[in-house]
Amino acid sequence: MGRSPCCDGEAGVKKGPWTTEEDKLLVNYIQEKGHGSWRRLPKLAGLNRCGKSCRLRWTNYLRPDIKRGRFTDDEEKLIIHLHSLLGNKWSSIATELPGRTDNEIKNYWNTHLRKKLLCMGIDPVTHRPRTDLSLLAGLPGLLAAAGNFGDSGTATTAWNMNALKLQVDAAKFQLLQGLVRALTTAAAPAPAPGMDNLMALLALSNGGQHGGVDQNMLLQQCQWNDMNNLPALTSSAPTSDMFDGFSAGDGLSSTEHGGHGGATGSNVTVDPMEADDQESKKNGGGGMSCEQTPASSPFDGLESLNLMDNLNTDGGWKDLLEQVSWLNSSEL
DNA sequence: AATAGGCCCAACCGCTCTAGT
DNA sequence: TACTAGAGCGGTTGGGCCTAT
Repeated sequence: MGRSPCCDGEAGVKKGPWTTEEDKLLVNYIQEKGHGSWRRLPKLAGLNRCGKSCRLRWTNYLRPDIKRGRFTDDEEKLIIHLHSLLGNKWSSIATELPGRTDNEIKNYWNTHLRKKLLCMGIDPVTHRPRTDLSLLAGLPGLLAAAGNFGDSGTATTAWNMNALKLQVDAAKFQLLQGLVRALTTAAAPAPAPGMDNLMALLALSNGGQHGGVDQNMLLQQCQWNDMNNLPALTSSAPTSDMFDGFSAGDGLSSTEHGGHGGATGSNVTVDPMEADDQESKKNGGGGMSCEQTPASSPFDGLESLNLMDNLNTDGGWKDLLEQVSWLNSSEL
């Protein structure tokens, strides 16, 4: 059961932008006597405003400890990280950024950071790589660009590299899903150029020599991940170790997290992808981490799947892209 | 110079939460 | 325990500003 707005029934209460005179009255009163009851404050301070409006004006604009000016890179990263943990809990996020108000952070998120993440291929709600199909089309270029990042002397920022990495991961996820769908409908695909990986997967799916991973297993894994909104793939450094320490869960490298990494000490849910990444690093980093999916995943035990290592190279994924495209175009 | 469209952000609205009775 | 007042939160809006045409 909600409450009626505090200003209801208060005829003649001023709304809209505050004047400097009103600001002075409010600041002088609060500095002298504190705000006490916001509802009674306007009358006591000589303001023709509702208490709620006064509170907002004070907390979002007039408070002396408010920091002005554009957000720094560190603040941006912190907001994104906290948002990945807390969601739209702007007031909670604001407590970690001294001098910034929840309203300011919310506005900045909606006008800047949200778009930035979208452009980077990150879903601003889930903080996971976007999985829309448009990413697929750009995969070869992304992989090529990722390859160029071996030159660490360029002006390319870690931020951009992380963005690229996420896009690559998202595209890989799409590829694997497409491949599994193709596998589950393909009777006997004819040979096509660069079919090594696909044929290996098919061999596996037919009861194969690599440990008996079958089509149903692959399909179950995709369905399981769909249900849990989890990409099947996590970090899988395509070419260079420049991505080491990268956490696909929130778009920031773990080194950039500084003291804010993870959900330590809070009651928020640990991002499973971040957990995956940490586990992956423990194991030497790189490579796909299907084996690190939670215990209920039907994909457990895939660590013996050499194919995954094969895919985890530039050429492997490029080949796979061609194969999936070929399968799709063949309408198998 | 005029204007249309987009962007940004302060402020508002409606709801939930919490403390007091 | 139920109810109410007040505070706080998140979503949305509207108007000023900027830029492109």
